[in-house]
Amino acid sequence: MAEIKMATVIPIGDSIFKESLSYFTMKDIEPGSLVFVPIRKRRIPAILISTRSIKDAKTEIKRSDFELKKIDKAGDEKFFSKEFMETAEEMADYFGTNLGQVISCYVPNNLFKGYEKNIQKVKIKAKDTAVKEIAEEKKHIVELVQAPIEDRIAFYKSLIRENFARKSSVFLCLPTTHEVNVFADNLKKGIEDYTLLLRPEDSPKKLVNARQTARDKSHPLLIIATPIFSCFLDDSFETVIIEKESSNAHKTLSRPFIDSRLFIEKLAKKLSLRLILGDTVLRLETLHKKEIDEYSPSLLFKYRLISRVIPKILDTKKDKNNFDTKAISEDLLDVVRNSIEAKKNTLLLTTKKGLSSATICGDCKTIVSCKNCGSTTTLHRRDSSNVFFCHKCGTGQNTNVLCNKCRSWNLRPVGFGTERVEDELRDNFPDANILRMDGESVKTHRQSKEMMTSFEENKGSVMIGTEMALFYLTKPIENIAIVSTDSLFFVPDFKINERVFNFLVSAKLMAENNFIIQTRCADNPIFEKIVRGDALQFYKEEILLRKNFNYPPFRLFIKITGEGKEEVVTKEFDELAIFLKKWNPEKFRSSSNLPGGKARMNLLIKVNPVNWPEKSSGSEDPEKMSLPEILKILPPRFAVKVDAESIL
DNA sequence: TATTCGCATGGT
DNA sequence: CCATGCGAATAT
Repeated sequence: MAEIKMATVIPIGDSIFKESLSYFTMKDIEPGSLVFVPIRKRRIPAILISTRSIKDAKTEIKRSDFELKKIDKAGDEKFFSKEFMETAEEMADYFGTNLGQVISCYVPNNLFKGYEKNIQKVKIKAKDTAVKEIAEEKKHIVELVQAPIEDRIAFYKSLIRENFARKSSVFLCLPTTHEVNVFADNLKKGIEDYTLLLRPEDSPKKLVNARQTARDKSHPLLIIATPIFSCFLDDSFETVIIEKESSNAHKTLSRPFIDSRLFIEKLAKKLSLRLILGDTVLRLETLHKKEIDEYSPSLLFKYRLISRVIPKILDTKKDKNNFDTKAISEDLLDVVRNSIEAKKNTLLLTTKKGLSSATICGDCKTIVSCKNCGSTTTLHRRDSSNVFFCHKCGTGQNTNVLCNKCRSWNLRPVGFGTERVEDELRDNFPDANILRMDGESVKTHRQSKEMMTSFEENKGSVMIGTEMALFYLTKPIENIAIVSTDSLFFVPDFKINERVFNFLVSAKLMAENNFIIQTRCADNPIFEKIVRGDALQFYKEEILLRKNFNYPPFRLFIKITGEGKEEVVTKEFDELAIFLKKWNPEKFRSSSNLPGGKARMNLLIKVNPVNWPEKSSGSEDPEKMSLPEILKILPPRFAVKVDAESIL
């Protein structure tokens, strides 16, 4: 007769705030198995860590004030590799969160759902010996690819071919589903049968099958996926590519705040895989690691990003049109008119959807922010009236608001959104073929693709779009114009120069005949660097600034934020600051006000990234605990961001 | 986070 | 007496 055993499991989910829980079971379950356990009303996937006889745990059970629940379902498969679990543990330390939350970011929910349905049926095969042989000669190395998108795609094509010839698989990781689709369209030709396209929204059945295929490996595979599929990585791969390396989407925007680039790099190292980081312009941190010889350049690494055209900077301060009321200057209108007549295409880019990208108080220069979450709101057309709409949390706000800070009525738009530019274009060119591509006008990959094809095929068209339109551009366009980037310069973020540089250089490289930047800040030195496309010069100057100001990558920023009633959070953060005094936290209140008289408080800690994460003390005594240990046990009302981008 | 607990309020 | 609502506590 089977004996009753007590099991310790790690529950997996982003709303799990406990490192491990105990359950009982009658079955013999191997450590590492995937199980499903009841938590309150829900059933949650979990990894079984250990079991012990109920006799050994008897006194402990008696003493505890809760009743053990039973494990619902269990598989007998070792679900995650040793390397995956170790990486997740290191990440949890690094970002000050718990293991279950980290794991949930690198396994799609639908894969768990698929296993839950038929957990007993699914078995893994023993690993092929042929694969083992290759494993011997594999070596971990980080190589950088920095070049225009067409060149990168060509490079990856031959890289995939070489890997396939050596019977090894390639994992291509892209930050968003959009980009997965676009890269797949360009890479899978001829190898459709050996390409796996994976997206988080794919069905449970498809994902279970995909995992089986990936583990069988009767033929080398190309997997194109978002970071959540990192659990598919194992040692039968030879190469991992992280593409769009500089994209912010590699960071999660909700809890747990972690970074997939770091996870994949750590995992690739443990699995001895070749890691390639690719983008038009890589992140400053990444280039810095190249300069200190931690990363090496690949055969496709360019510091001079030379375009087909010489960019023109249009100073809209000098334009005949009033720059406060018109998005498109007279000069740019001329370019569009000529290009329509000459049957050439034009792409106009702005940084935000909606009517204007931000609204600023004319008196005190404060930006109108969302009542709910405090981020910048944009003006949108809603039927006949307009609303301030927050793209982050989706809250709408009436337009007859006063400035948050000085109560002034003098609110003025900064920058121009896609809808606004579209309106102006239609007024000026009523007969032209005008398309708008942003997150609102196109919802699916098919729609986006169709719109881009229709644009490319109908010569003399004008497209107005956000950064999203750039994702879908893999072939050059005759004319590209940046309607406005100026609102970006109001973003108080130390990475803003880098973001502007990356965006503008990427756009510039896609232009065939004309590349035009409209700006009111034409004297900003960044434009000169964009004109020259000299990423090395940009890097050198920017890294010097970062060094002088003690910014990343020279320091790692750890930010703890909390919201609540002014007096309550203030008191809470006073106490927290004293508790963390060893790490010299800077305490400050966010300037924007939240609804209901609530406020946001922050603590900023700067640490040396070389010694991060600090070694665990293993102590229960709060006086002796390391910072990661403290961050992990902080109650969930404190949001912890390690490697914070914004310090406001 | 999502759920439950516990206490205050208010109606019958 | 129970139903409701809200803030605080906590998941086995």
